[in-house]
Amino acid sequence: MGPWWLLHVDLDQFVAAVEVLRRPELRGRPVVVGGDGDPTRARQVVATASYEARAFGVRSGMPLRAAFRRCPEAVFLPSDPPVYEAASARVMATLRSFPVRVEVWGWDEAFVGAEVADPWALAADLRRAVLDKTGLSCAIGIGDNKTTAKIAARFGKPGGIYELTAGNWMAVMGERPAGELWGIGPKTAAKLTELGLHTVADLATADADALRARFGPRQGAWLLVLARGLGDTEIVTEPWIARSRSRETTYPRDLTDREEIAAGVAVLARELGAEIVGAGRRVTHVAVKVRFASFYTPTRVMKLRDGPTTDVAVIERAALIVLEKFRLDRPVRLLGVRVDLAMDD
DNA sequence: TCTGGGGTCCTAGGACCC
DNA sequence: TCTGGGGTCCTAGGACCC
Ligand SMILES: Nc1ccn([C@H]2C[C@H](O)[C@@H](COP(=O)(O)OP(=O)(O)OP(=O)(O)O)O2)c(=O)n1
Ligand SMILES: [Mg+2]
Ligand SMILES: [Mg+2]
Repeated sequence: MGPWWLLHVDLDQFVAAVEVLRRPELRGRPVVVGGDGDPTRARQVVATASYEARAFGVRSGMPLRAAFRRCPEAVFLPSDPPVYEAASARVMATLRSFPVRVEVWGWDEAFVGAEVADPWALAADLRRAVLDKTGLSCAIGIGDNKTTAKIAARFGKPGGIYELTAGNWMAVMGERPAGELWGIGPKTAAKLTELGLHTVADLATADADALRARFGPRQGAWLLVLARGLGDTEIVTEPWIARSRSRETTYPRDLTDREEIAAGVAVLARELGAEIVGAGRRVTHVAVKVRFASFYTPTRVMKLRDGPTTDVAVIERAALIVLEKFRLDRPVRLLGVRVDLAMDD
């Protein structure tokens, strides 16, 4: 036994690695996964790129055509979520086969809590087991809370182990940009810069009142905690219950016809409805999202008046009623439907 | 090179009630 | 009467992450 440690496991180049598993001849080549895999078509982006492709500057979220320009010799593959889901489940099962607490956090990562004397030995064993059982490589961060463990895994990439705790937090992170912290994105980073706060150390020693004035009481306090390398230590092992489910489509060409738009929403609503019924969940709200060609993207939502439903027809009808709230006099590039789910069943 | 799809959580303002 | 707070529900949007 020993103290409690918090580890973060994050798979390397996850969806690209899963593709390489089923096509071993791709190993060592630049691989780009995204959209339908055709890098000449617009309105598609990179889900992930193998490290070989990243060497050419290809990144998640980049338009597929931009990736093609940067790396025409890459192998472009369509995204195949069910296969990634299955691979993810094998990884999580492997982690859970150890005498540890496991909190799944998305497709390709998990927090692991364990009371051990030697967290490095545990991390090495976990890494080895995941590789042996699934063929997938991962990095593991060793920390004293979720903040440190998560960032440690980043330093471990690819395929390594790194330890970040209160002992080395400031030495390692102090001079790095505050935007590298998990939860600080571009907008928050820009606001911090306006306050003259550039590094993690700047933020960690910032005036609490100034932060609260700029960010509000909650976020202001949280930013300080984050920059000091503090964070949650609780591992929730219970399976995650989804709060919502959504389906959206960017069309290859804009829709302009009202009937066509309504038909698109109906299709999405029915697909979603079928999945919900399959999952045995009840729907409380139905939301519709419309992205116009300008990229203006309003959302409208309706709480179901007659209470939670499992009726696909009710969901579809609600989506079409919500669609009425939009002025559809401009070209539409994306339609989406989201359902919020009852949390008490 | 114009900008995917699937999620979560937080905030703010108006309605409505006391 | 010309003036209050507070609480809760509801919707819209922002921000972030994988
Ligand atoms: N904008 C993004 C980011 C990620 N993903 C998907 C594809 C990734 O493979 C997976 C995991 O995300 P990570 O951030 O963990 O990235 P990778 O696992 O691909 O690479 P890394 O080795 O850096 O973790 O999530 C996505 O579809 N779109
Ligand atoms: Mg990963
Ligand atoms: Mg990840």
